[in-house]
Amino acid sequence: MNYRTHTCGQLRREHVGQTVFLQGWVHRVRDLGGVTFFDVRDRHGLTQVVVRAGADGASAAKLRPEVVVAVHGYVEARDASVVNSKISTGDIEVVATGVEILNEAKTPPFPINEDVAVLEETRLRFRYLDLRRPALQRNLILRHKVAIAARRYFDEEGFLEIETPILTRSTPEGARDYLVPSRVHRGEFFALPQSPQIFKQILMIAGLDRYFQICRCFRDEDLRADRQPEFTQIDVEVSFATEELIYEIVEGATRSMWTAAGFDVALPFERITYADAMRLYGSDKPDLRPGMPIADVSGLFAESPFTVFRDAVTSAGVVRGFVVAGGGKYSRKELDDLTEQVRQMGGSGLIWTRVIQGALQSSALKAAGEAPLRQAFDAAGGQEGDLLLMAAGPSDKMATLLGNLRLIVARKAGLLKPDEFRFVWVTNFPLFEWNPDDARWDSMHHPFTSPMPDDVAYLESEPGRVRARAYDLAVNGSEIAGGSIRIHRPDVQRHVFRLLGISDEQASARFGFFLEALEYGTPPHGGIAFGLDRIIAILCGESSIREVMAFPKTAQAVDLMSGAPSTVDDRQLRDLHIQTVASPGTKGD
RNA sequence: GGGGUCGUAGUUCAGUUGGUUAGAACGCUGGCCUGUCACGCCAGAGGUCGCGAGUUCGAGUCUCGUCGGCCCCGCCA
Repeated sequence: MNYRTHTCGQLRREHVGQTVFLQGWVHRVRDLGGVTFFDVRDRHGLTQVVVRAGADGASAAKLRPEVVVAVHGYVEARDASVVNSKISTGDIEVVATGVEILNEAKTPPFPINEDVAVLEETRLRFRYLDLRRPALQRNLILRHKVAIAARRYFDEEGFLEIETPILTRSTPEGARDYLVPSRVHRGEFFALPQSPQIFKQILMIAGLDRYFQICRCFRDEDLRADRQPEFTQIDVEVSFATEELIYEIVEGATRSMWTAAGFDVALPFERITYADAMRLYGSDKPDLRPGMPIADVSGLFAESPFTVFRDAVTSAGVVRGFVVAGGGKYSRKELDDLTEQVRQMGGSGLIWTRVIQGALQSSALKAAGEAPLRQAFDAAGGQEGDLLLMAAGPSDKMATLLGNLRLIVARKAGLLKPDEFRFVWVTNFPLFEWNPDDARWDSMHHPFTSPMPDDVAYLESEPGRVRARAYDLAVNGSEIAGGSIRIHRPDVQRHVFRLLGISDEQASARFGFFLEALEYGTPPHGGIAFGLDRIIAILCGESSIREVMAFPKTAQAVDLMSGAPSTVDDRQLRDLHIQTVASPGTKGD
């Protein structure tokens, strides 16, 4: 035998009597003197090995955690009194006839053989050891299963997986590009793709019909728990598509991924317009699990003696709030804490109102009077024992503020169950959003998004009124996919470029090849891209995508294991015609 | 770029108003132990309190700066 006969999670009672050869890492050693037990571990599980006096090979003394061993032996049934029901191989043990140390191991900087919390900095520096622990292995295994399920689904639906370039052309819109200097062309640069957007549209022009790709994308922006500089999308594009066709395809793909992770998904998904999502939930990726829609009660306070509310309404702002079921029992301290959080989010304050045994209590009872507060409480759907939380100010600001407060309260109340999935399509996004810094309109999605046919008339007169044929898929407050029906007519595309402040000359310079391609018979098409890292994090119950990536970077975009990024030889810089202006370790300006 | 938070033994943590030689558990090293499975028992080693200034008779503790991890805002078509 020169390779292992079984994995460490494989042996059962039925193997009793067989001669086996296992290899793996020493998990834990129990040296009783005359007999030594140890567990040998690989990613499949643990198997107990018994080393009795007289076994060949390494002495028990050399067995330490994380040493790599090869075990020759035979499978023996465990006596009923010593069965270990905690491990899958607990009915048996392997009696060693020989144990060979294949490789020594230093004492690890943190325990591999128990699930203890370790500083993330240490985990990232020794990522290979962290990855040896079951928690990350579970996540990566699930990631593999979900990715395979997605591939199988798209294959069965007639999609072709086609690779697109990593070395591409920089386009100034959107996120900052990662640049790669060209050695051959002095002073010129490739950009790493923020997404394969233009390439996949060109594949539609080419007649490939249905494309998908599990692809890496790169954006040089600041990091978050759910944002890394390189991340993975499941990129999809469909010719002759309508919104309904995309929804159908995406819902099927989503179900196949959730099923691979062991969850059921009911189809079709709910839908909400962007305007309603912002109004009712204060978010363009609403978490529908807790209910608690936000109500607008501005009309009740237009002439209120309570100046905070009245002033908000008369200056084109709003008074909005939501009901916390059973929140009437919140203590004064809890209410003060919530008010403080509202202030930290930039709100002027928080007004609470509750009804206890029919009596209305409110922090604005004297200032606003009981009648309008009672009307507001009823209008928001409050019942006996409930709590109404209200804030006043500009509409946009109140939407996001109350949206965030709603999630804080919902989390506090335990209403965000991690294994309850509420999918929702967010539709009817605006095509443009006003950019006050540059005093112009920007694409909300991207400049290739088609306007709604009914709104084309407003492209010139009221760009802010034009809705896009764009859609996002959200689940539990996370955006997990986003896409659109694209512009397939070159004249419309040029028109949109012009509205975005991109002249025909600039458009030709940057996107000339694409505009030209559009003129050679472009089918109507549309698509979407899933954020695979976020999906896996949700399915694993992890709050950061770092926990579902093998080698993530820190918030400062550094790989603590490899030390990237790093300085390079002068020779390399010379080849690339690059001169640096800041010395290593100093911050540029 | 801004705000918050954390940094003490290999790991997880404790450390009083600023006061003697900085502790615990686990891990590690040595010894004992023939049915353990978080084995047990005995003994031992292990610290630039992130780093640098400052205040003070005296700093893990207070101040300032700095480095790093994490979270958030900006940013992310």
